[in-house]
Order: sequence, then structure tokens, then C-alpha cells
Amino acid sequence: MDSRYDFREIEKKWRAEWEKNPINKEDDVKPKFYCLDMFPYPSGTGLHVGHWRGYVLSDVVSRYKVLQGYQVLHPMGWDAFGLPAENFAIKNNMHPSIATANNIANVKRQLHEISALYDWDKEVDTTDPNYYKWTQWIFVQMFKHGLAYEKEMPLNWCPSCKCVLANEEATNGTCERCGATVTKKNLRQWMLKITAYADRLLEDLKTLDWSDKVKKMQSDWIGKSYGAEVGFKVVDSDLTINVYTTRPDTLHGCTFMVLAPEYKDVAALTTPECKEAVEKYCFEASTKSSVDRMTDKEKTGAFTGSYCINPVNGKQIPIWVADYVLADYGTGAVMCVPAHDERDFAFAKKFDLPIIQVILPEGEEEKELTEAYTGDGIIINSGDWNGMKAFEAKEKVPHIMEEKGLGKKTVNYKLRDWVFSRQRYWGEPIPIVHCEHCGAVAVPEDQLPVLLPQVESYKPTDTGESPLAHIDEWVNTTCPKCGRPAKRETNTMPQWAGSSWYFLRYVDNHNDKELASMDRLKKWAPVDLYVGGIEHAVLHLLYARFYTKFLYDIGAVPFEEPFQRLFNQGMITKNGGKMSKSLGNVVSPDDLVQNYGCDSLRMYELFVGPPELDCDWDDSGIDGVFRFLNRVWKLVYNNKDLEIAPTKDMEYLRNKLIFDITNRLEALTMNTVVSGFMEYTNKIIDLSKQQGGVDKQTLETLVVLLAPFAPHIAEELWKELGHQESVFDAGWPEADESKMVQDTIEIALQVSGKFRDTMMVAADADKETVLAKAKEVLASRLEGKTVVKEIYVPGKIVNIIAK
RNA sequence: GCGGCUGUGGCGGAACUGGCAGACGCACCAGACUCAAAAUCUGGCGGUAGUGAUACCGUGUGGGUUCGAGUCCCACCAGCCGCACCA
Repeated sequence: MDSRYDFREIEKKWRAEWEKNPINKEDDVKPKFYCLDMFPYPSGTGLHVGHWRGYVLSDVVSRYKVLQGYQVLHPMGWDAFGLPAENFAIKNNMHPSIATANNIANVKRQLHEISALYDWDKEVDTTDPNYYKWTQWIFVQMFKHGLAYEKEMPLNWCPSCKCVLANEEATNGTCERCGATVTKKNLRQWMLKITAYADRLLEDLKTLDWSDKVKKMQSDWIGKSYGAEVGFKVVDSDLTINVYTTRPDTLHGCTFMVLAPEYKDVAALTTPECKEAVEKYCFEASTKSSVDRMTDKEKTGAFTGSYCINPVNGKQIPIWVADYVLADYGTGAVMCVPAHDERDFAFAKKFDLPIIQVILPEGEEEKELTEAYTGDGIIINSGDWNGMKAFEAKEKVPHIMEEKGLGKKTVNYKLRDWVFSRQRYWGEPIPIVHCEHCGAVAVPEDQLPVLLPQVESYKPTDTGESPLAHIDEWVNTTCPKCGRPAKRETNTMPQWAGSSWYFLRYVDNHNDKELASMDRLKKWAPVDLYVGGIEHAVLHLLYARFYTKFLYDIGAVPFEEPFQRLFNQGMITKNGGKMSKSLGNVVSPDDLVQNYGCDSLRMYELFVGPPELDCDWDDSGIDGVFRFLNRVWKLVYNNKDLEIAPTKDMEYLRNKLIFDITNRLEALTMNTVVSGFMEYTNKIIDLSKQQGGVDKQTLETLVVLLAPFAPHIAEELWKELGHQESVFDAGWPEADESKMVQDTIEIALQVSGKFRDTMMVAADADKETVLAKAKEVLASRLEGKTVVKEIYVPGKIVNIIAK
């Protein structure tokens, strides 16, 4: 090799070499480390520099772990079912599997250019029948355990994707995938009872090494609240209305009741005089879009003509219907305390209903309220509850109610069951057969997978019927239970199905007896570090946790939480916008690899900014990293044959380098790792000029530390330094802290808090000596003043307060 | 509306538990090398005043705590993100 840094030659050479002799092999003597990237959807656009950011980060950690002596599992695969492939197929009249295969080939080529440690033997593809066999198997287990069930109800329907959406996919009333406004449609759908796991999904968040942000997003989404259920008897009727409230302390202030328009007893509760108005109101509410219903703050409603009795004071209160009450949260009925709830206050003002204050802020007089008061205070106007502290009463009242048989303590969740079927072609068929006599029957496990049939038209319909429904020879089958004619379920699973458990399959991807063997799972899983974008915080990450907990419960996996540590890398934008084909602002890594090399791009991806924050892409900065690698090349190349003993100063730099790089790498503050490399390399070069060269140990340390980041150049320089084996066999160096102390240190000098000068002192100098020297240095500034106070922070600063 | 994050030169960003703000890099300027250019190397690079050493100002705004604040506390402003009538 010549003295020029020929990255093309070097990278080509080592990529080929590593493919022949992988640097990371399974070796059970070593501890394990499972480092996982969120697997990509193999899109036609390919990968952009934003994808690389996460992949490079996880690869750096993987290589670091190899150097530390771990056996590392760092796999890659394809989340390949889903709408884009299907839409592409419809447009180009080709089968989605072909488009998918093409895209996988292209993305795989790009991934090779990162030179990540991926072990391609472990590859998984969610559209492979050998894979989705187990996606279906899990569904069958859920069905058998009563966690998969059918239900007809109004669902979020995306008119553009032409399929139903899960609640998690329809936040803000828009489709998570395409942004279209979601409408409601009454359909029979398969549901997964994720709510059965609500409490565990919430509680176990505490055990995870995830960012507070994602944990909070999940716990808010699960939305646990504590309160009471209270029964209100309806006047002149056998009916009782149960309400859920988190503020039972305000019960005496309840002056009316509101039901959701969909509440089951609305018709029965409506008097003949009010019938017309209530029916009209309920009809209007049903046609209102879910967005309007969520965002219209202006209150509307209708009086049913009926009254019920407040159980704590016997007062009769009117029953209204209003669409600000949600049918599927709590009981669908709300006790209204206008004095202490903003929504109830607005409603009472609008319809002129009585407002009774029952909580008085401490130290205030009772006066007419201009807005609802929701804080703590003293209870008033509440019979024998008077004088209690409101927030204490909140805890006590449910027990009082329970003793009197008027209600009970209860909890509620915002989380809803998961709408699991989709009316599209390119997904896993739901392995269920509908039989007139036996109902819904699971396809026997030995008949899995239920293969996705070839179909002439993949086109979705507007009716909520799956394209599969038209393939009679596929739909018509026999009931596995009774053998009579039956029909297959024609809906497919959502794209989340395959991604909810893929991390389990990597550890044992060729297993045809089980989704993964217990031994392999125990060896590798759970994932030690999971790297991906934050956009899946309440989607994939919640679903995967749910799946894992279920599989744990049925004894299929030996742990409850799939991802111990989660790292969410920030998005890379271009000119402030998300990179997308339609905006034409996609920056492909391909040209950059061509012009600067993989190593430069890897380091630049990390250098652009703090990895957890979004950042805007700018090509020009890569020059700096490229120049740095050239400097390293030259430094090592020019000094490798010199016989120089390590000097004290160089030993200091070398050990500080190890110390800083290791700490920053552990903290995943990768941008500061790169700047640290530059800083120390500059210092080493300067020192080398002063002392006429660099010792070999320092060069070797630099090269080994650099290996996870710029593996090709490191491997090449390692060879140049005379080693036969790979740099990844070198072991990660440890800093010798005894070498990191200096004889003399620089102290900053302040006069009255203002920085004035610096001075060098012996590192072990005592306070008196330092202060005496400081006053000497600052003599001219202290002239004519009296010293009031002297402060010395050892090793850092002297501050002399003088007047 | 509620909750969270962020705010530092022309730009991306450093600054660990309060202790020399602007590390490192980009861009820019000057010099060396060169017939010339590129590459490379050397130096400069927050603002204002001054020939100058130097002085004063400076981390979104206003206040506070402290010998000392980018860092801690209070109030506010701006931007981004999440949730959004969850009783």
C-alpha cells in the first residue's frame, strides 16, 4: 500500500475479506450482546442518509462490543408486507412479491456499503411463508386464549387506504400512514385484547432503560386513571345509570348527568315530549366526523326529559345527551359537576343548569364562579363531608360509597383493544375458518401457514370487503372441526403483525418446529440495545411488548420485555423537511460513499449532531471528516517504522483519549466521540512534531479505538503496523488513570468574580502556596485594594474578592 | 388547552457534579508551497472601542440565588414534538 489514503481500494479489499472471514462469530465462551435495528420497509426509493444514521450507530456499538470480547448478534431483515408494495403492484400490474423482491435486493446492496456487521444467515422476511407461518401461529394462540375475538362496531376507516385502522394509527383523526381524514364505519372486525395487558404494559415501563419521552408517550396512551363507579337510580324507572368519575369528592356538586349519544339506554330514558329532539340530536352526532367531534369545543346537547337521583343527597337531577361524552370510555355516562370541571361548566352555562360549588380553595371566600375550579381545597355544601380536604376525600369517598353499596372503587384506561384485520391483499391471511355450525374456527396448527393465494385483482374495495373475498376456490373450504363446507376469513393482518415478534425469530430463523427454540432465546434474547426512530413509540413498540408478554404467558419465550435499552435517533431532514421521493429531497448515501468512502460517511453521520436530535443534512461537512481520516492515515503511515519510546506527555494524551472515547461511546454521544478523535489526533500530531515522532503504542491505540467507527481504514492501518490478525481481535484498551495526571496544572485567576489571568502551579501544591502565587500574579490588579475573601477550588480556580 | 423538548458566533455544534463560554468541524480571510490552480501546511476568525497591550459587552427576554450562572430557581417569549372533551 502506498502512502496515499486510497479509500476505494482499502474498503473494497476489507469488505471482501470480512465476507470470507467474518470478524464476529458465535462463541459461547463469550458473553452475548444483541444489538438490533428496527428493520426497514424495503421501499422502492431505497435508503437515504437518515436511515444510515441509526444503522451506523448500532453498528458502531456492535463492533465496540466485539472488541470488548462479546459475541454479538446484529441481524437485519425486512418488514415487507404493507400498502406501498401493494399500491405499486396495482399501478404497474405486477405481483407485490416481485416488487418487494426487487426492493429488497436494492436495499441489501446499500446495506452492504455501510459495511455493517449484519449476519445475513439470520435474515428474516415477514412475507416469507416460513416466517408468516409463525405470525399466524401466534394469532391462533391468541384466539385459543380468548385474546383474539370478532366484534362489530364503529371503526376508524381510512377512505384513501380503504381499510380500517387501529386507534394507534388514527390519532388526531387522520390516518397515520397517508394523512387522510378518518371516517367511521360499522364493520365486523378481528380485535386483539391488548387491554387485558394494560396494567402490565404500564407497570413494566419502569423496568426499561428507555427515554422518559417514549415511556411517557406509552403511559399516556395507556392512560390509567383511578376513580369510582357510582350508581344513579332513574326516577320512575327500574334503570340505574352507572358513571365513572375520578372526582368522587365532588359528588354533592353534581347537578346533572350527560350520556353519550350511543349510550345503550338513551331511547328508554327519553320521554315522549323529548323524543323528537333527542333522536335528531343523536342522528346528527352519528354523522359528525370524528375530527369535528374531537375538536368542537362548543357544547351541544339535548334533554331526555328524565331525571335520576344523586345517591349522596337524594336530589333529582336532569339527564341530558351530549356528544362530548365518549361512548367507549368509562361507562358512557358522566356525572356532571359544573363548578369543578371545565367541560361541565361550559355545558351548564350554555344550557343554564345549576352550578353548586363544593370545593373551596384554601383561604378563600365563597363567591360566584367565573370558571371551573379544578384544584384542591376544602369541601363545602356537602353534608357530613364538609371540612374534608378534597384530594384526601378523593381517596376516601370510594370506600365510603362501597360500604353503603352506592358504588365501588375502580380504574379506567384510555387504551382500547387493537383492531387487527385489514381489508387489503398484501398481508398475512388471518388463519380462521367460518363455519355455520361451529362459528369461527382456528386453522389447525399443522395446516399453517395459510398461504396468501395468487389473485388477479389486488384492488381494495370501498365496502370494507377484502380482495381475497372474490377468490372462491380459496374462500370455500371445509370446517376443520365438523368437516362441513365453510368459508375462510378473507381479511389480512396489519403490517404490525410481522414486526411485533421479528426480534424473536432472528435468534433461530431456520427453525420449522417453533417460532424460536427456548435455548436460542435464552442465549440471545432479550435485545440489549434497540435502535430506531421515535415514530413507533405507541405503535410497534407497544404492540411488540404486548406480543412478548403474551408469548411469555403461554411459555413460548422466557422474558416479558423484548427491548431492555431503547435508543431513538433523531430524524435527518433536508432543507427542514422530511426526506421523501415526492418532495424530491432524498439524499442518497451512494454518491457520498463513492466520493469520500464508507468510513468518512460513517463518521460524518455521527458527527452531524447529537444522535437523539433531528438535524438538517448538509453534504459540505463531510470534508472535515475526510481530512481527519487523511491526517490519521498520514500520522500512522509516517511514524509506524520509528523506534520511539512513549514519552510522559504522549502517555497522558493516549490514556486521556481512551478514557474520553470510551465514556462518550458508552453514553452514545457519538458526535462528541468524533470531535474527541479530531481533538486528540491534532494534539498527538502537534506533540509528535515537538518530540520528533510518535511511539507505536499510541498509534495502535488510536487505530483500535477508531475501528468501530471507520473499520476499513483501521483494519488497513493495523496491518501496516505489523499485525497479522484483525484489528477486531485486538481487544478494547483500558485507560490507566495513573497516567492521566500531570505534574503542573493551569489555574484560572479571578478578581471579584471576573476572569483575569491563568497560572501554572504544581498539581500537589497546597492552598497557601497557590493563593500566595495568585496574589503575586495579580499584584498590579490588587494594588490599593483590600482583600475581603479568598476562594480556591483545587485544580480549577482562584477567586480573590477585593475592594 | 395540557405535557415534554429545544433556544450558545455566518453555520453544525462543545462545555462531565455551577468554575477560563465558543472545543471540534464547515464556511470565510491571510500566508507558505506552485508558472498557476487543486490538494496540503501555517496563522486568523463572537461584538464594540483602540495603532496597541487592553477595556467593556456577550449563551432567547426579565428578575433572583451565589465569591462565581450557558448550567440552579421564578416569570415570560419563540420554535419543535406528543396528547387533545378520557369525566
